[in-house]
Amino acid sequence: MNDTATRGRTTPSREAILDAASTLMSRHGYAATSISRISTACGLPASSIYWHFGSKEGVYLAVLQRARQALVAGLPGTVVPGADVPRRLTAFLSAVAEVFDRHPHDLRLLVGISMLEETACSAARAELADYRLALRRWLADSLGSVFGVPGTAAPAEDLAGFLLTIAGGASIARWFEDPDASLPVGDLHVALSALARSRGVLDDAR
Amino acid sequence: MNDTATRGRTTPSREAILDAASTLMSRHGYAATSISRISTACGLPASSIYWHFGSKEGVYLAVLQRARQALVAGLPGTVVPGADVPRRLTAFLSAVAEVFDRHPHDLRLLVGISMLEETACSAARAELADYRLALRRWLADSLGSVFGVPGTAAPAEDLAGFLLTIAGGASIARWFEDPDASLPVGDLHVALSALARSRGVLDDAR
DNA sequence: GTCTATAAAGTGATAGAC
DNA sequence: GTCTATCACTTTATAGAC
Repeated sequence: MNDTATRGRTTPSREAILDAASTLMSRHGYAATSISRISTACGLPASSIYWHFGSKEGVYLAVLQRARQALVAGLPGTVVPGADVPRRLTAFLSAVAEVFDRHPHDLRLLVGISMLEETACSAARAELADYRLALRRWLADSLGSVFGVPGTAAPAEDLAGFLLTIAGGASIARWFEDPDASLPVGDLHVALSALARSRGVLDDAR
Repeated sequence: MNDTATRGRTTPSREAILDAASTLMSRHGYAATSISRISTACGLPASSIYWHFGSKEGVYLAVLQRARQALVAGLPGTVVPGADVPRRLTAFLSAVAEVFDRHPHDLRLLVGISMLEETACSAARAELADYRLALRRWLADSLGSVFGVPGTAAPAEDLAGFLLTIAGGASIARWFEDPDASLPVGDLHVALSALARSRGVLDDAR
């Protein structure tokens, strides 16, 4: 992968290649997605793909970057509206569920990274770390707003970690058994309230 | 994949091939694990692998079957010991965490299946369904024992689904950021108690 | 059951005309 | 920027001696 990755940011052909690669890689994984299959899927010859991205890893990196940018751009603000904690929690969880539903294949894309050789593709690994961190920060800040504590406070960070775990698990469940499954927002409301109470950031009153 | 998969059930060479394939496939995925790499890893020629398993898919299927059998054989009974619900829940969750820690790479193996072509490898897909179902049944029956309801009751099934989601998510978190992470048993105790209460199978008393 | 040798196809990547 | 043509290599899988 060379610096050709920085050429021609948003040309139509570049986007067409990324669309095809994105679909194939999220469906079959990185290793099983060959350049020739991307080529036939988008109708452009292999050499065009190499001209745009320099290597197969370059294609992958660009796919990941585009996915992260789309996710981050679609995140609502971290100031959650609502009169009291239960209402704010409900509003927040429905926002999370919406983001979750809007990015159905992202985890499959990310999983591909961790299957790569340890030695290779450190740029893709950095991209993965950025992706996960951006989500975690948004969750923690929003949860802080819900419970009226700083987003950097331990309870907010803890609950964000718990919620991120659930989101990952729900993503797994979605692609293993039910493609249309969303987040269990009702149960999450109950569980997060209880966890907040156990950490002293929510009164015992319902 | 032909019927050679049924030959010589537990010969040493067969096990050596499965050991190597299991390691490589859980680390790099199905597509990135070639027969030649398995061959060099276990010291046997490619033709021996084909003699034992008939095809690459045959190797994969055998790896999955062995993993499921090992998991199922290691599950404790579904009658959970303990004087009251909180104690039984604690005992159950530590049993779950132990199983979780003992099978660190199973999810990575299973993820490989869902990356295969839709048309191919229906046997592996059936194996995946069996694997997940066995876990879910054990969880539901054990949770029924914890809360004193039948394992087929809706609350037990619901909580089992929730717990399976968390286990999947924790598995993701483990391989994405912290290889040594286990299940958050403390938080799970709080969360599952609250969910049980919301379903009326646990008194409001702590 | 294991070995060597090899066939047939697919892979990542590049050269050079246009 | 896209095209055709191609190289060097790896892939799955098989044939046949031992």
